[in-house]
Amino acid sequence: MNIGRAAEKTGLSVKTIRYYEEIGLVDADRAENGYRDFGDRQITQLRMLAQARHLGFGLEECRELLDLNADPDRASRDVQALAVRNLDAVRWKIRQLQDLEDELERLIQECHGDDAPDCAILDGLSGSIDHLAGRKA
Amino acid sequence: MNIGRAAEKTGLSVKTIRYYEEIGLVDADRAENGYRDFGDRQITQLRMLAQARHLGFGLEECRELLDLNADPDRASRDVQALAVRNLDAVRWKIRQLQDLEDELERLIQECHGDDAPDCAILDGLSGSIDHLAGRKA
DNA sequence: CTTGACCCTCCAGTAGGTGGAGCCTTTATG
DNA sequence: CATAAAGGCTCCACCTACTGGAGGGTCAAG
Repeated sequence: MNIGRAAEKTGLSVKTIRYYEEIGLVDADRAENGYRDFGDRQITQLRMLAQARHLGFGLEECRELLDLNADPDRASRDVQALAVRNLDAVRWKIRQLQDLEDELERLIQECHGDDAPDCAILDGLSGSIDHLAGRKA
Repeated sequence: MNIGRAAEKTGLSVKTIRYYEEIGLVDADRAENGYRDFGDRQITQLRMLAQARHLGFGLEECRELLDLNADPDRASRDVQALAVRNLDAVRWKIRQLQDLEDELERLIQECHGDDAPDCAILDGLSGSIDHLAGRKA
C-alpha cells in the first residue's frame, strides 16, 4: 500500500507519515520505484499513532505505546501508567486554562467596552506582577 | 536599567527579553558599552507582555495590546474584543481537553492494569478511526 | 503521447522560546 | 593592582510536531 492510501486509511497526512518514518516511529518497505510500501502491521502502527496523538500523547509516549504493543510480554499495568501520566498532564492543562478563563472573564467584565480609552484590561496588564514574582517590588 | 534587572522586575527571563526585542515587541536603548538599557516605559511594556502571555495571548495579540495601550485615542471596546477573542480560544481548548479527559478516563478504567498483556487501551488505540474518518472503512 | 495525479527528497518555516559557545565588561575581593 | 566571578553581548542550534514548497521522477487514463 503506498503512502497516499495509508494516509486515507489512518487519517494522517502524507507529510505526517513521512515524518513519522523519518524519526523512526514506523518503518516502511520500499518498492522498486522507491515508493514507500506499508503493510498491515505498519497501518496498525499508524492508526495507533493517529489515535494516541488525538488523545494528547506526545510522540515519545507514542513510541513507548508502540513498543508496549509490540511486546507480547508487556503488563497492561505499564500501559495504564502511561495513560494515567497523560491524563494527569491533560488535567493540569485544563486547570491552567480554567484559571486563565476566570481571570480573563474578570478583566473583560470590568472593562466598559465603549469608545473611551480607559480600560480595565490594559490597567490589569500593566499592573504589578506580584502573583508571579512573590511581591518583591 | 540593564537587562538582568529588567528581568527581575518583570518576571521574564533575560533570554525572553532579548527575544522580544529581536522581534520588535519592545525597543531598548543602548549604553556606551553596548548593554541594553530599559526605561520605565519599556519596563511597563515588558510587564504587560509577561501578564498578557500569562493570560494566554499570543505574541501578535500582545503586539496589538501594546499598540492599543500606546494609543491615547483607543476605544476600550477594541481591547475588550481582543480579550474576548482570546477567551473564546481558551474555552475552545478547555473543551477539547475535556473531551480527551473523558476518553482517557474511559480507556484507563477499562484496562485491568495488571501483569497480563491484554489491554483495553492498546485495543482502543489500534481500533478503527471511525470518529475521525466518518466511518469509511 | 501527453496530462494529471502520485510519489520522491531536501530545504525552510511555524510559535515561543531555551541552551550553549565564545567573547567582552563590570564589580568584588585579596 | 590583579584576578575571578558575574553579568552582558552576538550568533547558532535545538525543541515539538508538523506543514509548505521547489524541483524532479513515476504511473494510469484517454
